[in-house]
Amino acid sequence: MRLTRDQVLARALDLLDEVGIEQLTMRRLASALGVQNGATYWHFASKQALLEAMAEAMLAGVADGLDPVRPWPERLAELARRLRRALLSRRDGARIFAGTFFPEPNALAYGEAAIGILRGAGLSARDATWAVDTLTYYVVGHTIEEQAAARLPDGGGPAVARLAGALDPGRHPNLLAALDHIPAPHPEEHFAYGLELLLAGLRAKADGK
Amino acid sequence: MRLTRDQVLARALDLLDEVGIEQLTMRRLASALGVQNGATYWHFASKQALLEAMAEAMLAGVADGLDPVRPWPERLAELARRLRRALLSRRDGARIFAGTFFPEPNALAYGEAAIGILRGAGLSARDATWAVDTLTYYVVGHTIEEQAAARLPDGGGPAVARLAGALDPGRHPNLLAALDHIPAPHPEEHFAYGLELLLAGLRAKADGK
DNA sequence: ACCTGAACACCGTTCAAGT
DNA sequence: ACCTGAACACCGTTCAAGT
Repeated sequence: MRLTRDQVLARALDLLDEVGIEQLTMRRLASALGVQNGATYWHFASKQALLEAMAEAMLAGVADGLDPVRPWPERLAELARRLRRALLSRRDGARIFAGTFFPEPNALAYGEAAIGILRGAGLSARDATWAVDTLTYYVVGHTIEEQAAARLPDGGGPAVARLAGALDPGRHPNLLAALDHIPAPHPEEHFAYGLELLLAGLRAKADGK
Repeated sequence: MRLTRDQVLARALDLLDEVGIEQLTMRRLASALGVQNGATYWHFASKQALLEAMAEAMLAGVADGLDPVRPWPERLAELARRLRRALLSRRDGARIFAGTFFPEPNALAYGEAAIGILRGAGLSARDATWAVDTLTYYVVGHTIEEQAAARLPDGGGPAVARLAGALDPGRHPNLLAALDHIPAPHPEEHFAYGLELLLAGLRAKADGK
């Protein structure tokens, strides 16, 4: 039976979970589909086009059914948590998302909802847009690190040991004090902390106008 | 004359400026140095090791001589601006930095200074560490986008047009209102806005304790 | 319409052998 | 100590030709 675009996309997402972004090649995908190298290029013009479609697929429903009666900071926090969860739904999902640019429906729905929430809170179109950019950099940056840390050998122990070994008590007292708080073991709390920081800043902006 | 490690590194940074991260290959670097493919591997164990050294080189002096008498929000803002400038100093500098993990001296000095400033403001070691993570995700995320936007054809006009074409006035009223505020033309203001947002959040945290 | 087969123009990395 | 020459094991992409 012939392939469909959706079958190629679904296989690509499963292959991503299996092997990660680094090993996700058009040749391995073709092999997983049982076709020759060139075959996938009939369904997607390029690897980049496939990656865009994968990112878009991960974002399905990210902005759907946000409760309109809750206060705006809660709605925005919910949207940020949903974006994080969408990116976490696939291995290296955050890196896939970060590498795409094209305005697809689900990505647009996220931006539309986020900007709408902040304009509703009283921010200008400019401030709302730039604040959403800030929030999105945070969610994506955090989630990239989170997914990278989750793949570190032995729960990140060797990496922390390497960092500890590079520290000099005289030069790096603050980093030494911070060693207990390396994010890897507490991604949920770590994410919530930065999100709350941004919301505190936004509340100050919204109240000040 | 034989190559030194520093010569390889300097050539790699210049080649990065010339061709960008996508075209920066070990083969082109060897060719630019007038040696065979394998030669650079005597000086750097892998491409990744070279990229780490490049990131570290860009961060030279990033935390030096911060005025200790200025208020902590100004010191932290200054440090964030310096990190951005360091990443902007080379084409795709932010992407190079984002791809590295090893604790080298200049990167450590940045983290040490940033955490120190926030602990001095009264934050716990945990809060200071996580807040610096948030700030750093922001600076890096912003600068990656900024450098990508700067390389877009025709000042990003076609990309904005493509976005505009994907918008539906009924579905995307807020994105339409936001179209005038696409970051590309105003990176300085855009960066300052998000930075101020984070500082407002941090002031609230610092005052609240 | 959809895929094969084969090629093109590359990659990072390794390593025996040279100097 | 430092580099050459050559190979190994891959890449993304294209496209005439098949069905």
